[in-house]
Amino acid sequence: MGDLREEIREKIENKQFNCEKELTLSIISGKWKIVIIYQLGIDGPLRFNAIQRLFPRISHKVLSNQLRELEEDGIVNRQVYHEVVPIQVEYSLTPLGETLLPIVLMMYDWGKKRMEDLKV
Amino acid sequence: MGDLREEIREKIENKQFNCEKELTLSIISGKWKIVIIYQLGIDGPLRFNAIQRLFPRISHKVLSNQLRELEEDGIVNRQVYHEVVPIQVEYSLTPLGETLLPIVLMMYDWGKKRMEDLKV
DNA sequence: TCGTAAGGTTACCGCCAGATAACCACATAA
DNA sequence: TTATGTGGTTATCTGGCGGTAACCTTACGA
Repeated sequence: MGDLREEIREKIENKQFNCEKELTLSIISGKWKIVIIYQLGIDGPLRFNAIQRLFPRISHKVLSNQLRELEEDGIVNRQVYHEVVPIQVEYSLTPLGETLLPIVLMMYDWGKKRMEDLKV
Repeated sequence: MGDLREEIREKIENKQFNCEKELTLSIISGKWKIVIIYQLGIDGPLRFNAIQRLFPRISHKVLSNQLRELEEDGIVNRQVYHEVVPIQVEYSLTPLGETLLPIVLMMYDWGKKRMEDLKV
């Protein structure tokens, strides 16, 4: 069970999930995670500051946090380019992360349709 | 915009969502919402205590809360049977709620598969 | 040598979801 | 008259997420 946050691993071991769905939810829950997954899925690899420019309202610390958690859960890949100066870090979806994309896309479509219905 | 919680309505009006996906996420976020949606989708209408029996760890208050929020968001239908004694209340998915089911099912499948992969 | 850009970490603080537990009304059965 | 089963509400408390802001290292350019 390497590719999971401590927190989630504990929940699994202590059987604190009532259902497997909650594993999924706990991985994508987080104020910015699904938008990050979506952007990485659509735009491909993005650098830290590129993501921040896309979502100006996300704070530095929180973005850093969300990305680390996604990385720990095996959803996002973190590629560091030491040779470049200043150092560059590129984030992309792992193969596992890409399997999450259809869910995020469905959530996008659902939310979009619902939003339209509400505005009529 | 009747079928939405005050809280969510405000977020829409003040454009605090960065993307429509977040509307979806904010509707299904909540420790027990997706399992409730799932059970109502699979088992059909369920009474308050029936749900509680399915998930003994959910507290009375929280279940009541989650159901009310789902109702306010137009996902769950609340049917009261006054003629029966003691009073009976039946919860079921609304048509809108059923459109959410595919997403929940995908989350279920994803979580299940991920869980299996982890246990190998 | 000061500013700026890269990508972080750390400290502190406030708020709210969820946990816990007690309370309500109503009616039936023991 | 007490207990049990409906389906709730209310009060209080706490952990943790996210917000804000400061700090760090490396290196280029003015």
